[in-house]
Amino acid sequence: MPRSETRNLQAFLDRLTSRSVLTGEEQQAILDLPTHAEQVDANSDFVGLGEIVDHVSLIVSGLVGRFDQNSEGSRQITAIHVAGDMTNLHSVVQPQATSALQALSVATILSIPHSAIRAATARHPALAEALWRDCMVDAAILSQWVVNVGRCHARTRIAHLLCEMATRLKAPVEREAFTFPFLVTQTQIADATGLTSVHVNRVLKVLRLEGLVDVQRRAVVVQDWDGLMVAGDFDPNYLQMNIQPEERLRIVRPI
Amino acid sequence: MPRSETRNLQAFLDRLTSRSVLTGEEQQAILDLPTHAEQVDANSDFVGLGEIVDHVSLIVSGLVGRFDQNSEGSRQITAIHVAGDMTNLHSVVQPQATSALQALSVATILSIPHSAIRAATARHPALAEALWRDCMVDAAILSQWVVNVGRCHARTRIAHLLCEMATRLKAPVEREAFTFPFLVTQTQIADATGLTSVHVNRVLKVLRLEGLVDVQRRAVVVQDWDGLMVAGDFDPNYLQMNIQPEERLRIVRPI
DNA sequence: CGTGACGTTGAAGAAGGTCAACCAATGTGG
DNA sequence: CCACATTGGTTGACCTTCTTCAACGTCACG
Repeated sequence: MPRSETRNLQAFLDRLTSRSVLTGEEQQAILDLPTHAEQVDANSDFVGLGEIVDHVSLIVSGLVGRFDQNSEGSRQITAIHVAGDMTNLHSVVQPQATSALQALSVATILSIPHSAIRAATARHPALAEALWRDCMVDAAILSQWVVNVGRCHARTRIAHLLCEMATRLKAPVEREAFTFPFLVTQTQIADATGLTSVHVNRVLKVLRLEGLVDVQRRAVVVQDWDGLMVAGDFDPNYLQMNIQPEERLRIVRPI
Repeated sequence: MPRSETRNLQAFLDRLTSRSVLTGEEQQAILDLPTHAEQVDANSDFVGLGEIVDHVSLIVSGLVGRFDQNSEGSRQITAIHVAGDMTNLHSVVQPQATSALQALSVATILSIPHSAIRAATARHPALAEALWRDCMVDAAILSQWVVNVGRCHARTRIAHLLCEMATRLKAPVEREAFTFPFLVTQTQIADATGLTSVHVNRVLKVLRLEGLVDVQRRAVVVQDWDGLMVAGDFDPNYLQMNIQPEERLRIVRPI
């Protein structure tokens, strides 16, 4: 396997070990997974609604959205995945896709066959546990998304989304000012927040004039992180991203 | 163990086997789980936000809501659980609660220690898989909830919620008219749909005048199921409730 | 240099929220 | 068995937020 792909699996492994305790052997089983790299164009579905898949997709670079829609055709993004995320880990236990997966910008993804994941989890139950746990973090994010869309005004929703993305993309967060790449259109922000692109545009203008954040074509310029967190009513706890080593979990055969 | 509690576990086992293939031995392991029954008053939290739990809660009767809230204190229900549901199965791999659990009406729940679940899954990996799969169905429901709240008008949201509940409560669905018990207040419907109780009241009146459904104190009277499904843009597929035996899954050590 | 995708802005209107009053059902203590 | 309190449902008037529609601007790229 080319070294670059091992590095990509390392990113995923780091994600797992940030929350779960794995032995060296178990970690190696992740790194040994067979992969197949693929380039996906912006706005192109790589998993269609209802499709039965036989592999999971690990994002190496770019952004991927999970799309649902109602019968009138209005689209709603129910999750945004970033590099290091397994976009459809749940497909291991539920191969029929309940949502479409689409690249928001050009993305590189690694396909990993279900069969390889299954073989690894059969040999190492702790891996199944770690994967299950990772799925539950996605569910916690989804739950927060419901609160955001259901109970917040446009300004809060958008600020919250930007805070979440800055955090998950591991932006160099500083209290003063910093920048992070976030290549999405205002229409995509609208689809994620349950708004119209017109209103997103107006709210982004407000956030800019307030001196909080400037969302540009190729990047987001955060001018006042603390202010943005307040505006977005953001508490990063639910992302479970900074778990201390002694708090990481393992319920299967404790070491 | 009293026979009644075995019956309750049977309801949960039926839920699992409706989607996953389990051997007789594995099924018996579920029925053998130790339980402890408990009565919970309406509007009382039995799991608080951030609390670390050491047991899961199986609903025997009543309704339970999963509550989140933003810092302004407005509440959002992110899930409604019915009899036979394990309200916090995810706590097995993630013991710290990211949402509070509250009974919407008087409820009876069975507590099952994590340790017992862990012992069962350690002996029977297929059980871990079945539980994981069950968690993913909850996630699919949550995803649909985002679409509902993010992209639908009040009338559609409420109709959708009523359709979902009728289906999950296994109401005797008929095209003509039928009734099912659904003891929630209009404020609780508002918390679930991201609306205010005043607006819920007005929309329920509209649905009643349209001859679709009459939401009363103790029950919901559906007058036109087909019409209600159209109004709610409801497609029951995502609930994964009628899976044919040959489509049920087992990836661990196929029988 | 034209074309298409995306961003920006204004005007008008609809959906839903807020506030406030009142009603109906249920439960409790005297 | 009644007075009263409490909870939840109902309605109206008014206001805010967001959508809709439509036009125009701007940037990147072949």
